[in-house]
Amino acid sequence: MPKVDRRIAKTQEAIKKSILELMNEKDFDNITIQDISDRANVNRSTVYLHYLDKYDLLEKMVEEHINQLKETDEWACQEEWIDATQIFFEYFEKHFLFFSTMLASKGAAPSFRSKFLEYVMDGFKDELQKTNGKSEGLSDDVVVKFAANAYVGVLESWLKDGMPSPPKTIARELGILLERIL
Amino acid sequence: MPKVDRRIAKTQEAIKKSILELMNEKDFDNITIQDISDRANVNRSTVYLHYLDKYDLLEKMVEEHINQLKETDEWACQEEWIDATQIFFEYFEKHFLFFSTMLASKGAAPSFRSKFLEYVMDGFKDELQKTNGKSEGLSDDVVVKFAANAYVGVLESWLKDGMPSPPKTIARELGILLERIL
DNA sequence: TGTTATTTGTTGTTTAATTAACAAATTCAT
DNA sequence: ATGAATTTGTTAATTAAACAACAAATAACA
Repeated sequence: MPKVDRRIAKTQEAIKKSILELMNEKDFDNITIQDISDRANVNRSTVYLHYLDKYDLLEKMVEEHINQLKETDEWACQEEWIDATQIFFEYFEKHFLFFSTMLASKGAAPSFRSKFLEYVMDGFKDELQKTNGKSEGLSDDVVVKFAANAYVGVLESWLKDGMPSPPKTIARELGILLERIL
Repeated sequence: MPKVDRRIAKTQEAIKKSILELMNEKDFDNITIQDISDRANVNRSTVYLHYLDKYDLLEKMVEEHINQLKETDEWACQEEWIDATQIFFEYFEKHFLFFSTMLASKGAAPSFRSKFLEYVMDGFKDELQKTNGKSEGLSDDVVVKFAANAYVGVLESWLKDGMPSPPKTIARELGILLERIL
């Protein structure tokens, strides 16, 4: 991957941070491109250089994270549940502003929750198929839905509460529980 | 004043913040331009676009603040001592990283302390001349030195202690004392 | 409703930052 | 002290961001 120009990286980071902060302050509908560029400390036209509009911006942010998470799946699935969960919670911690805004704020887009839940379910499903799981006789579908909803729910409260415990701790607890299910 | 290009402002801010942070972490001699540009997240050559070297960078930072303070003198001297002192302490608070690094850290350059003390003395001297002061029969020079050293000393501890009280509070205390002297 | 004001996209030009590359000077370690 | 590695300044070419200006679309509101 040809590494991106530093200016592009900085500009896009500033813009992304900007819209997330604004989403915590006002309704998404009322956020203007001007708001975003002001907060990001870039020219308004610069925003258009990278994104079509605020919806495109948010979409691209979501896609990037989902893709990044899927890539992480590739090697994290080698680990035990506890360790793999820790890897992901460190990712959530690193991108706390994004995940807390998207999953655990008033402006939280329900569409992202669905998409994220879908992603988690896909990951669990693959894992079940590989390892054959602990629950013979139970429908994979139910097991996966059970685990994924639990996972997302725990993540949501962890974010809402401002990450009261470090990723390692919450991941151990969640990992132990997942191990009993999957 | 033709307002500066936003890119220049951002770059210079990042570079200034960078060197101040580094001064709190290592000896000034051991700070490289590479260190500065890395921390500032700009290309190394960009630093040279704005400054000759790290000494020039620091010099310009100092000059800017001294000039800014002198400009503030122009209108702050209209105020009572308490209010004027508050204005300046709000400035110190706003630029805490700079002043705490330069006056109240291990890397604190003694050369800045002298320069700053000089600036404070000049301001007090002017004020004394205008108002004729409260201490007839005493040498202006001694009165000014007395007050300026007290002022700088109080500022230093306020910075060293991480601004334990808000500008308004410390300014009131210091202002009352200055009023008895000047 | 009409009419102001704001926001939106887009454009052309100018300016700054990035990048990679280089020789020269320093610093480091043996 | 010597060779290796780092840091320093500088350069030329390329790319991105800023800026200003614009008409068109929306929103605000009287």
